[in-house]
Amino acid sequence: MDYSTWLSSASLDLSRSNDHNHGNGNTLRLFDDSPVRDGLKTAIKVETIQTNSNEVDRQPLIKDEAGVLMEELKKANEENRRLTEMLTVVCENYNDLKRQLKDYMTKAASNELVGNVTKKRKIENSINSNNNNNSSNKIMGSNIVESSSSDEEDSCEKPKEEAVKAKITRVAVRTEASDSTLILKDGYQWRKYGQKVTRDNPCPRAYFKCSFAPSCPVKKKVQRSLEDQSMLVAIYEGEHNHAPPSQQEPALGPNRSFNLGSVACNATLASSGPTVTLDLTKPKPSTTKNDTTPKTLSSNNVSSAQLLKFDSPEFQKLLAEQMASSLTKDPNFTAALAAAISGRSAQTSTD
DNA sequence: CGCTTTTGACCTGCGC
DNA sequence: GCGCAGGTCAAAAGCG
Repeated sequence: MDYSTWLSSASLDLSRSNDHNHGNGNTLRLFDDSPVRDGLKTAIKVETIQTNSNEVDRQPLIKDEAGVLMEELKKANEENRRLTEMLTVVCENYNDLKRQLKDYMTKAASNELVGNVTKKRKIENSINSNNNNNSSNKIMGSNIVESSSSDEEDSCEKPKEEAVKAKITRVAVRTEASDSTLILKDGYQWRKYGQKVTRDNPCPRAYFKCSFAPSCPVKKKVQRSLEDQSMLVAIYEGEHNHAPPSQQEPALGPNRSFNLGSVACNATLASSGPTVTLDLTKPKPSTTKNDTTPKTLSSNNVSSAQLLKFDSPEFQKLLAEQMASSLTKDPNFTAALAAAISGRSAQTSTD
């Protein structure tokens, strides 16, 4: 799948940042209604410059002003070009990783046909090594995690029931680093039945079973990320055979929709969805006081055992928000924006 | 008292 | 066959 489809929704509207300029009629507005895939063709619209026809002697001043605006237009275009290049690099990295994933899956499938070597530990090792590779390709912030499903491997030779049983989903949740508990509230009821320190991670791994329905086969493993101790990584195995205990609570498990702040996200993570990273440490400013739901959701590519799909509208919307968020967090971008605004403000204040 | 959590022991599968 | 590591069991402890 080409990234252009989900990029198309990532338009930016920066016009509100300049609202304070509207009073005097000299408004510099940054907007972008065109699809981002065309190169973030941010346009500078110079609105009507009100002139007093009686003040003919001010015309040289207006010419100067037009020159300044043209200069700003050039700067904005330059900034736009840089952003476009950044975006291109990001997308190229994404496609590159996706290509690597496909190669890996092709190899894994062929290995399975030859030697039937789909052993659990091997798969996990592959996933881990893949994760390590991907960790060096971090883009758009630190929210990169993988999700995986072994459906693809299982589909060849294993019995159907086993394939269902092996349905695996990974969800990473960012929590406070000081929070040492391995409790991940996802709307379901879990009973902890074990804890183990694994070899590759000094942080203990907790084992949970779904206790809401006695017959529910779903298990989950929760462990802190080796690279980022503030990240809780939950691995869900199987599918719930019952409805979520409460519709009010967010459910992060397989095939469940959940809320991210004010944004609802329907993530079919188990079989085809991308990995989701949730940031619980930074509540949205506009959310209610009781709202402790995650703020950010980022997607990425890093699945070692599945193809990714970004075609859900909700996910595209979230991606757009994430991209906008990343842009606004970029010091270069904000500096350029501030310069443009302050330059405009300074200009109008001299009038 | 009943449910949940903790934790050491045990089981199972893989690599050598 | 043996050792290792991950996963599970189950008794004990904790808690409301």
